[in-house]
Amino acid sequence: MTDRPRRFWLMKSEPSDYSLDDLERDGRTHWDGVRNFKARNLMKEMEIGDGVLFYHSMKRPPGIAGTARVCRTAYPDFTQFDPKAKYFDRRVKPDKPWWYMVDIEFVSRFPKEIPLPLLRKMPEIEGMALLKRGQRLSVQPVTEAEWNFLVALGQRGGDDTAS
DNA sequence: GCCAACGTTGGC
DNA sequence: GCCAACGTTGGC
Repeated sequence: MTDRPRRFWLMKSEPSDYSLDDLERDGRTHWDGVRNFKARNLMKEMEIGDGVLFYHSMKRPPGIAGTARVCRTAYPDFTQFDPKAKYFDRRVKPDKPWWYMVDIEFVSRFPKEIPLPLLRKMPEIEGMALLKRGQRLSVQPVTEAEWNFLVALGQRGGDDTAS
């Protein structure tokens, strides 16, 4: 048993909807509401222990707030069946779910969020999916090199001049 | 199967 | 609020 994650991901959330602070308070949560096939397929690849960069979108500036860990592999997102739920999907038959979610648990909050404009200046993560033009996926794969760099950067408070 | 129209995402 | 990029829908 190692605490070293095997694979790495980035997951976006609007903090007004669900923030890293909320996750820290709750300890863990189910990641419901993903309604994009690519993002769903990526979640189905996740394994327990995988590392997650928690990204706050739709704020100024957006940024990476901290890290989480996958603690339950993909299972049907129950909100797709609930007519009163925000993410209800009328096309889905009860016996054939379309949408899945995973559970994640809180791991760490960076002293300061790493803002998107700073990420764009970092040659180490050039080519990162998040920085690609028109990138909208709410779940993205992250390489091990990107993970290592960003976690180290985040832990020292986004200070890109430190050694 | 093509593709125009429409809806959503999400940075700015 | 604007708008670019992308995904989805639906007519044909």
